[in-house]
Amino acid sequence: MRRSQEDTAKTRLRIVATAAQLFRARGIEATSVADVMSAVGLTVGGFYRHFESKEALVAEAIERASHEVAAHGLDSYLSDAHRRHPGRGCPVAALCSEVARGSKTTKTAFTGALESLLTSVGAAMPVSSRSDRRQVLFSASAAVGALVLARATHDESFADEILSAARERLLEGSAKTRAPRDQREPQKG
Amino acid sequence: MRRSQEDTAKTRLRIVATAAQLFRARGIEATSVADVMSAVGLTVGGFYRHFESKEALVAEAIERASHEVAAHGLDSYLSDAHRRHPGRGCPVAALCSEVARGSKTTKTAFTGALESLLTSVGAAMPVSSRSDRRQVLFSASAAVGALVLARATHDESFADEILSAARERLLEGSAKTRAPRDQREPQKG
DNA sequence: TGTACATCAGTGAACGCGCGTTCACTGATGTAC
DNA sequence: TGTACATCAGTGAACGCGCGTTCACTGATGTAC
Repeated sequence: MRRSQEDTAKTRLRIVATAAQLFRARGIEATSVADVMSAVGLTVGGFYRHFESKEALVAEAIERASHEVAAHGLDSYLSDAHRRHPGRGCPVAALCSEVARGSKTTKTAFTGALESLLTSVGAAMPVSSRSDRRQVLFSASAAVGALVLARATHDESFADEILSAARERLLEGSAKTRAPRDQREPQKG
Repeated sequence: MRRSQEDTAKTRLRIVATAAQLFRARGIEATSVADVMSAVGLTVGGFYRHFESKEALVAEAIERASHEVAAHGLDSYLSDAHRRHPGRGCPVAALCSEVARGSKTTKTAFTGALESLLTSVGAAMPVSSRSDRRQVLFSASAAVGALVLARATHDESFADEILSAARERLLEGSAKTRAPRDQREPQKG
């Protein structure tokens, strides 16, 4: 039965938010449209009243995930909590190797998320190197690489070692150049 | 019809080698058992004479890929050729975010490939820091991160920028401490 | 403000398709004598 | 060395299943008068 315009808009937002979580937690291919809709509390058929295709949802979900997690520091990025909860974390780290095989639309959305990540990483860096684009690119590569490798191993202490090595190289020394209580809140939901 | 033991062993090797390529090029989930078998020139049914399941093949294919590409330098790792040809390149970079959601068997094989990558990265580093495990872990994270991000963007010049920034930080300076003509051959097949 | 009707969000079943795996079968290989 | 037969690599069709998408239908919402 038909819903009010307000309800319709809310449903659409819930679909995107749910998809943003499930795609990051389980992967895009491994999450079906039916999975998303039943997590929202609806049936599959209704999905196509809101989106043209699964691919269209993927692009929006990546954008949404990117905005959700923007502007956290590298310390929370390289935390154990972030490693354990990809569904609430960085979409770049969660989807990177899967996106490499995705459609152009997906890759474009991913590139937007990557640019947003670069901005966050730049903002978290000491003022002296913040405008050094090559340094920002390198730090982001190292942070994403460390998180992804830590998640892909079954060995917890190995994962710890990887993240801790990245924290050491990317944070130590730079912490002192930041304002005293510039500590960011931990990864949000 | 039955084949000789020699032929049987050869077929098995061809299945693993073909899978190792296809999994890296297209992803594990996106490559079906039928895809692998028809690339080998056989039909699906025969697959189960050689392997218990697709999962068993995944583990062997990751190991095989890892041995194939071992001992290349960071310069070839961060090359444009490596970015363009994941099917012949590092399995760690090709499969990292997909493996994070895989079975324990898959993660164990992946961790083996990661350890092999660490050995290669260590060997390619200046003698002074070769035994610094945290430095090796960090360099490997940065190299994998840079390659994976370069592959996931649709923007060629952005990809170049990412790889070039990583080459600058990981290779420059260290090049002089290596033997003069220590240039490694490019990524092999 | 009240009525008549077109719109469309959501349902639930169906579509064609490809997946991993199984199975009866074929016939060359390898082995027991 | 030669024969009889069990083994098993590979075929090709089938299995149940879940996928993305479509569709006829329902009934509350929104609009035209």
